[in-house]
Amino acid sequence: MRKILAYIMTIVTQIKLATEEAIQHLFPETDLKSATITINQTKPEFKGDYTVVLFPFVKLLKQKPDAIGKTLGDYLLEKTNLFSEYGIVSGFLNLSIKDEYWAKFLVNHYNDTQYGLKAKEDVRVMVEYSSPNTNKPLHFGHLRNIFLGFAMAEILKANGKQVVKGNLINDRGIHICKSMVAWMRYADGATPEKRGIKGDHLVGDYYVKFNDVYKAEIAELKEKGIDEAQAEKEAPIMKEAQALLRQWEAGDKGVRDLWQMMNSWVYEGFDKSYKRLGVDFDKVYHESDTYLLGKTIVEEGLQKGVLFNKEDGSVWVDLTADGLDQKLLLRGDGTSVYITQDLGTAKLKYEDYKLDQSIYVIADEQNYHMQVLKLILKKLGEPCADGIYHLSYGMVELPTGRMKSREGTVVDADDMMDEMINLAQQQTEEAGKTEGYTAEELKHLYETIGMGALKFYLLRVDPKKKMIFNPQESIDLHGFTATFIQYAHARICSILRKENLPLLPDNRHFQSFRLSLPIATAEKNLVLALEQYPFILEGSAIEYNPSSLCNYSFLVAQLFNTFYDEHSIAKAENEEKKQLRLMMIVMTAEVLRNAMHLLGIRLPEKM
RNA sequence: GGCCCGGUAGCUCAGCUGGAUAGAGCACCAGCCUUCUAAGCUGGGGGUCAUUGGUUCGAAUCCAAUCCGGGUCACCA
Repeated sequence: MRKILAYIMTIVTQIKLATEEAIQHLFPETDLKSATITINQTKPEFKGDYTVVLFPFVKLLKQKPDAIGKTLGDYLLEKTNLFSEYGIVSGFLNLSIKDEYWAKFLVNHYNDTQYGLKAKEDVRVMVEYSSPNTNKPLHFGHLRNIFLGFAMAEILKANGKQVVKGNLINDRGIHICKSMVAWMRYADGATPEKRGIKGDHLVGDYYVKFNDVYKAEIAELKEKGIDEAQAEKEAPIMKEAQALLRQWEAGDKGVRDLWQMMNSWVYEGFDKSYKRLGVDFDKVYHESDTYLLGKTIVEEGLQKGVLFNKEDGSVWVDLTADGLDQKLLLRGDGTSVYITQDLGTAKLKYEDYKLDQSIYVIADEQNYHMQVLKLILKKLGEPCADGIYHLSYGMVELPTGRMKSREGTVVDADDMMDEMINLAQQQTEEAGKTEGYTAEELKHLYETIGMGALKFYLLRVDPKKKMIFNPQESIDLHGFTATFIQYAHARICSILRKENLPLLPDNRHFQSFRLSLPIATAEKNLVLALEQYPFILEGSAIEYNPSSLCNYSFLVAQLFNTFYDEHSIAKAENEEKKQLRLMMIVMTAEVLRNAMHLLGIRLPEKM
């Protein structure tokens, strides 16, 4: 309990409260809102750790900023035990935190595996991510989705939420029928085993084949003088696919069997990819099970008068009052459209798990769709509506534009993983760092480095921004990368090994520690950053933004590297400094492991 | 055209609930390995924060307009 309280009281919060209290005490007649108090980290060119901005008080207190600063600084120094000194530079009160505070902070938290984590609360959240179609293998764009979803789920867990990782597989529809047609026409009974490739790739190959043939057939029809739109409708292979879809909907045994077989190939392939990606799901929904849902909701909506019929019997909702359009919910023949099943699935999820929140990780091309979905559910009075949150992310594009699986201009996810792992191997060998490992350990190391780099690359950018990936330029392993963070971690582990200490040494090792010497700048910068971790972790959950953990972890690794370069740990000036620094690096490694773990990135002990 | 999102160094991006001289990485230049892992560290050059106006003691950050780029507005999913 004590520890949890300590987390909440970050140093910034303490300064804020102390300042508020001080102002109220010094100027009892003023009406101060705590929101006007701004605490920043002091700029490196000035002395101090944290800074109170004085300008907001000027009008309120009718005094010059520097005068307020002096009164405030004197008071804070005298009445609290936090500060060693203060300085005032043109409207900014720069406070120096006592070294004892940082020492105590380290002693309390250096080996705390729960540092930054929040107590469990009864808030249930589903994060739906990945949600692939079963007609083609995963590509680079899916990877952004998958990493984001996984990371977001883990971050929410760390913030105390009960999280269900969900996957809604789009296993039915015209797209899979296209692969099926092409397979029937051209595969000659090919299976993943016979062809020696992953099932998702096999099925994807026939999807591409379909489109090649389709194009050729359209060209042929056009030569016969049929116009393009007509040719697109009449191409035999397309008609076959549509016929197949009708047979599927009618429950035709043969079609269903083929469908089942090809989907099972895809699932085997996906499972291999997911496993390699290190992601998992607690609940998998299939659209073949859920696509008929939602009709009852629509019926109820009609009865309530929220929805209306058109002459042909189709059902619509009018969203023009909300600045949107009219939207079709059921076709004239009574069949559902995309959004109908989403209405049903939203309700299903809600009822399955009593969700407080339902997060959809979906690309930003569906912003409108998700807005409409939430609005309709709200109009229908469905309780699941309020919890819906669209975690929208920008699409991954190539320098030549969007990836198109129909045209085969996609960067395949499995290939990308192979390439990254190869790159890790190549660079490790070039650096001559392969000594002292078994072949098995090396393989594992290359995977840790390669997959780490890939994940970090896709997670380090603000989700809502689109990204352009140039396949010609391989993903870097220097600078702002997972490798950089992994390297800092490996260095720390190396030091601990040489000191015969475990990764998380217990308090016995530091019992004699007493602070008597001042904490150096490079030391303090690192400790200051470590103290901010709970705040960063909380922020990444509130903002639904894993990239803040990337930025933060990189900063910590950078501060560690500077510190490491400047101060020896093994050969510290004396035992006190050695113990202080050991606690610092133990905590640094633990915070980095914790943060990276939430992103699905492993940190090796040696590299 | 309506609605939504983006525009910060040559490139990729932080910073955006307003605070000090706008920061990283890559690339480029110059240094640093008899000392805990040089996948590292230190320093340097490089900016009209798209433009214009407004609010404010103070604007990359908030507001408005404009320009550029993207998305979307299907009885597709």
